[in-house]
Amino acid sequence: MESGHGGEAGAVRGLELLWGLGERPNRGRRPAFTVDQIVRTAVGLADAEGLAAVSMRRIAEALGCTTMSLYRYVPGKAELLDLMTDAVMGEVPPADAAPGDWRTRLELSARADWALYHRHPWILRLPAGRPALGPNGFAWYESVLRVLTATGLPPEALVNVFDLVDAYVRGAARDALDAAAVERHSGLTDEQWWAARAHFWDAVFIPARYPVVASLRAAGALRHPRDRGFEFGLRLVLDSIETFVRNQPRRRDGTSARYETPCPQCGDPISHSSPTGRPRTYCSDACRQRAYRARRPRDRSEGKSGQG
Amino acid sequence: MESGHGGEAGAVRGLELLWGLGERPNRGRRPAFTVDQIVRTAVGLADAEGLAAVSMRRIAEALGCTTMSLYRYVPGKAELLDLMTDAVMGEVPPADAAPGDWRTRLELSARADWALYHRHPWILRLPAGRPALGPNGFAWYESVLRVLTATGLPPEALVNVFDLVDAYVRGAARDALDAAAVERHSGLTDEQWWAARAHFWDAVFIPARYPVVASLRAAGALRHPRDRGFEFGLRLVLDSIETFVRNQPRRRDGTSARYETPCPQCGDPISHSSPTGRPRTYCSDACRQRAYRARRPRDRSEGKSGQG
DNA sequence: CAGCGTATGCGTACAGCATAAACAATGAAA
DNA sequence: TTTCATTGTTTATGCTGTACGCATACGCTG
Repeated sequence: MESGHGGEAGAVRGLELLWGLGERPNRGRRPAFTVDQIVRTAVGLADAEGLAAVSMRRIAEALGCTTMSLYRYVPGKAELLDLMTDAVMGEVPPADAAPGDWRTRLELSARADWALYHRHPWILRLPAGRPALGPNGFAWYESVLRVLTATGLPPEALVNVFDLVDAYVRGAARDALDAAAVERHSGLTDEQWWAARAHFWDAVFIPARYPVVASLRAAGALRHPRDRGFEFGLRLVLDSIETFVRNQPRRRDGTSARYETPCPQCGDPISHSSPTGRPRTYCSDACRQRAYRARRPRDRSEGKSGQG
Repeated sequence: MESGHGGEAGAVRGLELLWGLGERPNRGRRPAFTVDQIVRTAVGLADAEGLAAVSMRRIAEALGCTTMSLYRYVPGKAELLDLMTDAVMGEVPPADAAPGDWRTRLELSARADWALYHRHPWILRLPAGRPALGPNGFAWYESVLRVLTATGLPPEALVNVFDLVDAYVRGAARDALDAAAVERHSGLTDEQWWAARAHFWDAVFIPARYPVVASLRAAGALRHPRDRGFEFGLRLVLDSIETFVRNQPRRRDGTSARYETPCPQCGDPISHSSPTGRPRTYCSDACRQRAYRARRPRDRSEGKSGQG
């Protein structure tokens, strides 16, 4: 049941599915569906009726096949959940595609996550410890981290900042969504829910015993919309990060931390491409050509042709 | 399955159980267990083997009775989960029992929550939207809010601050615990896990495509202990709250917001008791006696005698 | 003490879940 | 056409929560 790879056997197969590395066999019966169809069906089911409604039977029923057919496409339910997660992660645009400074972009990214969790509340019900990161999840991770490199923070602080924002957004979204789910489930608004239990609360809820809660409730502060609370917290979190970045001591040499991979030819760091461009393999055209000339004479097929 | 009251029928019964309001019938067969025994057994099971191991059959087995016997004590599993949650909430000491200013106390409270979630990781797997707050959960809620009243913030901001801290701690704890769970489940450390998939990552993980993640991984920043990350985030969150409180404009009359219930006799607000004392019902002894005298002459049994 | 009423304890039963294993159907390659 | 890998289906196992009916124990009233 635990997501993130069941056991160890299906793990590699799960990763292959995530990254679309499984080569199609050209022998045998033609598959009636694609993995993508199954994943999309499951996502639709989860969106519409919640994670509890996502069972192999229901998915098969929606697709018009038997339950066990699905196991020809997916090792198990855990892997399917991983695929679902990565599929919806593709909906959120890269954080570094937006213009502006790092704070603006980070804020936009957090809001995009918040919106994603609202579109697909079931994501937050899945364990996310060491996620079976697929291409979409990985691209998201990279893009947010890339935005944060503009802060000039050293590696560990950078990761900490990421974790802080991520933890807050996930936590706040979970609280808000659970509240909304209960509301939808019971068919009662928050106010109605409290009212229906009023006779009970009157018995236990002695105002003198819970003075602060009582007065907050009287002031109407306990039923303010959740969105405002999120915006409040987000602003404070970003404020604290900005302050932290400002107070960060400059490095001795006056430069800030670099987050580039060394050029495979000369070893110099490769500068980031612009948001619109695509990442480079070498630091310069000179190095690219040098590498090309250095590999050409051998003429091995091992080289798999140069970077499209 | 959804926690927080199944449907509407068992809801009141569930609340009665939470608050211990069910009167025992003195007729009929004596119950072999108490609700508390069942709850404690379930908590032990959840702590030891995770939430998935908590089934009515397993609980009954551990108690030495049949499955269906449990349903004589508890309406269903959802209510049992609520009881479990409130039971462990009793472990965390009241936030306002500690000495120090509001920041010190809030920090202590957050750390206590963090520790609680580590002792009982299954709490974070349960929906917590509009929780079926029991006495312990309510006392916790009240105590934290009471600590926050020292900030002098108005009601809505106060609740927002609470939600911010709560969301962050829950989110961070969930991330850390999920990671630990996966580690325990697979029996591999984070490093081993990555190493086992190295041959796969080499195929998809082109450093030039994910330069930031690659360099962070090379710098070892992705496998730092989670506790440090929590401390980092907590400090920043508290910093931001402190700044927010400092920048809060003073009220016109120079006073800060009050969070007291009005005295039922004279209407004046009742001042908070000290952390060691217990909450008061009236604002002063004079009012208490006045209320007593005003009720005495009628001599109605309605009065249920004065507040023990 | 007898007997009644009530509350508890238990066995059975059912619908739903994930999935293992064996078998039938399909369709490209030999 | 034969071969055989691949997909689809059928059947079965062991879980889960819980509705129902009946046996059992126990306090209260006679």
